[in-house]
Amino acid sequence: MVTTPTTITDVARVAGVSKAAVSFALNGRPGVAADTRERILAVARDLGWTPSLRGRSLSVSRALAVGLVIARTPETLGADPFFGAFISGSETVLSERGYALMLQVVSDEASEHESYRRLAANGRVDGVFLTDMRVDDLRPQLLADLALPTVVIGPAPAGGPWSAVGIDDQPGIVAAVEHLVALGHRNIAHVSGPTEFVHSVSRRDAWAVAISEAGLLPGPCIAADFSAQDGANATSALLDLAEPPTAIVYANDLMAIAGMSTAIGRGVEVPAQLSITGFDDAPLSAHLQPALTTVRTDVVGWGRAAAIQLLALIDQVAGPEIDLPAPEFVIRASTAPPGHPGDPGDPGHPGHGAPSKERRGSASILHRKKS
Amino acid sequence: MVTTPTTITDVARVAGVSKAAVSFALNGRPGVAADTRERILAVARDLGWTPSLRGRSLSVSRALAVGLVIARTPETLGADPFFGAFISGSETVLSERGYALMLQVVSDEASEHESYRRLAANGRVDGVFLTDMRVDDLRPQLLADLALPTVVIGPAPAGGPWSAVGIDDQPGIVAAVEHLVALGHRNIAHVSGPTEFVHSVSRRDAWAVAISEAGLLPGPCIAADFSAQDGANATSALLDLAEPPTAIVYANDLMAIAGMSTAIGRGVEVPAQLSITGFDDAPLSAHLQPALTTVRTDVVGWGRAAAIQLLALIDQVAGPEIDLPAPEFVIRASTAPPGHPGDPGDPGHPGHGAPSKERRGSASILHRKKS
DNA sequence: CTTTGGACCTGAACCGGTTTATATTGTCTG
DNA sequence: CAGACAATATAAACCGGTTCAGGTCCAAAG
Repeated sequence: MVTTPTTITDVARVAGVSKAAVSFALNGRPGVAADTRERILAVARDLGWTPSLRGRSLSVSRALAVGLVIARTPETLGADPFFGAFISGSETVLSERGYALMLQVVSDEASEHESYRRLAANGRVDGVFLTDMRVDDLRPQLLADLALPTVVIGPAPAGGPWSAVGIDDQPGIVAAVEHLVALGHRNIAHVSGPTEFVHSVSRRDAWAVAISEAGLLPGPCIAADFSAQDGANATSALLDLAEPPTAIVYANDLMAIAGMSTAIGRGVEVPAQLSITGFDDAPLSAHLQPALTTVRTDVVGWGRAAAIQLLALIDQVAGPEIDLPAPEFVIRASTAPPGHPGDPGDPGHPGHGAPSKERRGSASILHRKKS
Repeated sequence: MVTTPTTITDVARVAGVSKAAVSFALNGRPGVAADTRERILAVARDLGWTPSLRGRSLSVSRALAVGLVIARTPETLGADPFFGAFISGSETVLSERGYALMLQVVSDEASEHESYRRLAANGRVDGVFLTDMRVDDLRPQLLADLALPTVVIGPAPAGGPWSAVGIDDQPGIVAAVEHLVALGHRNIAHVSGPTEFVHSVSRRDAWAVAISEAGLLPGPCIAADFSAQDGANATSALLDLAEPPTAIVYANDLMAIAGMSTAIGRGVEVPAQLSITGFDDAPLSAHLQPALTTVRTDVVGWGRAAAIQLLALIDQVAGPEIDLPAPEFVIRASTAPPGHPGDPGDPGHPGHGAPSKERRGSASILHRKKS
């Protein structure tokens, strides 16, 4: 018995009414008596009928789907915990409203634009998310030209009425710097992401400002590409300096972890001789040796908020003001007071890069803005 | 100037032909003279017309999209390099054929089934990928009932004419075990994934068989859940044994890395006292201290192959036989001959968990089946 | 010169819904 | 009791394509 697809006509015939009545009944519109509505819905249920999205989307001129185009290589995509969480979050909202997510992964910027054009021309989506914003990004304008509702994930770009929903990542970086300063560090370096990305610049600026506000001079800053390889390279470069930093603030966890390993590989003890902070709180970060002090953002909630915003934009409704929780700064074991190499300091530490359980146990979590 | 959507009727009017002629011309069907075709296409180009997918998909009863439903928590999703790579690979094939990928992320198995039902009922997709196969998985049957073409990612499940495309992961595990045996290990443990997944079982079996074939007795085996936390726990349990293993084969990199950190945190030197192998070759794995010996599979190519297979299935065409490259076993620095704790062995190693550059430099890569 | 056949093209039906304009009720008012 | 009106239901148009059953026209065959 092959399942013949049931259509609205079948339901109408069985219920003894017109197609229009079925449509009205289903969509809760007036013009159909209560008992008739009941009967129609009962028939629909019996027949297991769900309105075809194809027919529906043609007549309402809606795709009932939104798009997310990611311009990343498979490696950077796989290493970044962001997208999985973001998609999970947005899905909860989208599926509830009958929307679906179209995902496109492209390699370069040109095919990204092409991707958007196609999505728009085909009418495959009613709106899109825009991630990885670059400074002087051309995509908002492109999407405005294509008349495709867009929600920017991150800080709103200047020069336009763009809709954006973002978690301000600066407080997280500021907290990291303040934490390091409080521990006694005076030479705090930064390994940033590519300066073409606004979130790279934002984090770098937060680092610089926080250091200045502490009355210190900014340490060295190296732009990397968020990859493990580049994080390792940047770390080597920093440690090769005449006056190597005693602490490094990384723009993401992946680089921080690679950097930490590089340092350890060079015989630099972490955190005894070098403190390290990351950003993202990757699933692995809590389970490293030493566990990584980092910044955690509620990406799932972020995805949820972005989806709500996008659907509101599509419906031409004023979106609700959504308050996203500020990033949490999570203190673990990769940060400690600076120690001079060969210093007898750091007693109770059984040498040799294997911190005692006491140290690990002492890691605490500081919830910012959460009580 | 708002872009009024151009329709096939506009093109027909301007070109002075019927809608049918435009459709024929566009789809390269016979029944339209060469010069007429040219003229129609020229008009279409001038007007910037792309056929609407909504109209098209309604009339051809095709969604021109395929689905991927992932039942994972945001954390496990973010930590797994698989999906990013798989999606990248499949996208290259799909977009070329005008198909798009609908992604759904759900939390539990029940909503996963619900998800498939909805995709099918709505006619949103023409076929789906099925990942994370479980033993006695109910989904193939469900999808068969829904008449939704399906390609299983991984080994074909028994009891049905299911279409599957998978990379056999056993050779990778076997290579790992053989490598460890060759190094002199006699007590080789395994930390597997949940035994409900076929790939967990497959890797566990490969481990057991390879050990038996080496004439050894299988070491202890602990089932974990692929997460860092569980990897760490399992490792602690193994190291607490009366006769702790000298080597551990992990079912994925995430657990291996967490396990390695746990060992180091307990003062167990890796690889001097404990050898470790992973599976996946996560972007981070090459940049750890020590760098992780692991198994790499061409997931991007896998995604490409799966997409080709699925499109063939949808078109009711015999899919081409696709040969996927066997997994590569990548030897890095986390494996070494077993050393007895307190043994004077392993000279040239400057103690204390900081292997020399020489050791790291000696890591080599073994390409299986690649010359 | 008529018939046949093929190449080219068109009108109309169709996919499965939504929506508008209209018809058919029954009830209430004057 | 006629007329107005609201409530309910329906027929038909429409969204933007594809496709099939003809219809023209012209050249070749009989």
